[in-house]
Amino acid sequence: MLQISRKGDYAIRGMVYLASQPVDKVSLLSDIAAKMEVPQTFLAKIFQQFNKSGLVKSYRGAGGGFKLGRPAENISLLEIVETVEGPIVPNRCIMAAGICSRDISCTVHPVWKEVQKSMREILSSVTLKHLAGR
Amino acid sequence: MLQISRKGDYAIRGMVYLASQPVDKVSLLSDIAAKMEVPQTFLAKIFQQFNKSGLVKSYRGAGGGFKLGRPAENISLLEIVETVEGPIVPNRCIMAAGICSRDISCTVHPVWKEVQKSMREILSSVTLKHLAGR
DNA sequence: TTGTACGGGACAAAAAAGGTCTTATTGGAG
DNA sequence: CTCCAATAAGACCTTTTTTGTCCCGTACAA
Repeated sequence: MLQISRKGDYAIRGMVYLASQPVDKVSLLSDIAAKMEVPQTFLAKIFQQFNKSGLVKSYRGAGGGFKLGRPAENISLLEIVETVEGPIVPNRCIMAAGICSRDISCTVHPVWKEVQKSMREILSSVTLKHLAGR
Repeated sequence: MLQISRKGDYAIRGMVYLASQPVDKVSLLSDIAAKMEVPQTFLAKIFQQFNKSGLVKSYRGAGGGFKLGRPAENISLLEIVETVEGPIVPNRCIMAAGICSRDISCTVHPVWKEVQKSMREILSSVTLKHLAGR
């Protein structure tokens, strides 16, 4: 639908929350979920993914939780979105060579390429630092 | 997934086909579907929608078929996409006021607005005339 | 050693995507 | 005026994706 999923939206909310906390503070998932109005178990899955990719760092046991894996100014919206949604490819055609073999449709490829480029530029220019309302 | 659906892709293919035909030629749905590698019955649905919106003009009975409802240079990619996919809104938040009431997330709204604006600008600048390989 | 909190995997309901089928309805040609 | 060609409309269906939930395991701190 040319729209990010709830998962993507929740991911951003969670990361914005972390970015708006004091640096190095470890936040409880339950707190993040409650404050950002996100289903906790769903957010848990998202943050597991982020933990693996290094976007967040997790701590288990009492006093555990999550904090950003890097300084907020080094985490872009693009990275967050692409980590949960996969690469931004506005049309299947431009995903990889050979998928779309029809000559005629190739005239639209450059358009989708341009859309892709523009989106990536915008999203990569915005970091969590910009988004944290502090 | 931040990607147009097959429906949207098929819609574009069908319209590009019509645009690459001689002006005022009425094309058979079966021909369009075959040439553009699109399921015929699915394309039928799409073109019904286009007929209502005026993007194409349909003719029934023997010798019937479809042709563009307007000159190719007056039909933009944006119009085609939005007719089948609905308005381009990269995040639910920016669809309408009040849907997203959380203060914190509002910092990302302007970003999505910008993405939306950029996409619409690109897609509206491309017409079927540009896409018809003639 | 116990309680807290994340990790991981299986599972499942709901929604959307993708497509088919059947029955009109329309219009042209014989 | 009747038959055939072609779209219109709507019901229906299947598959995939989305949007979660649940349970058990594991790590860690007090």
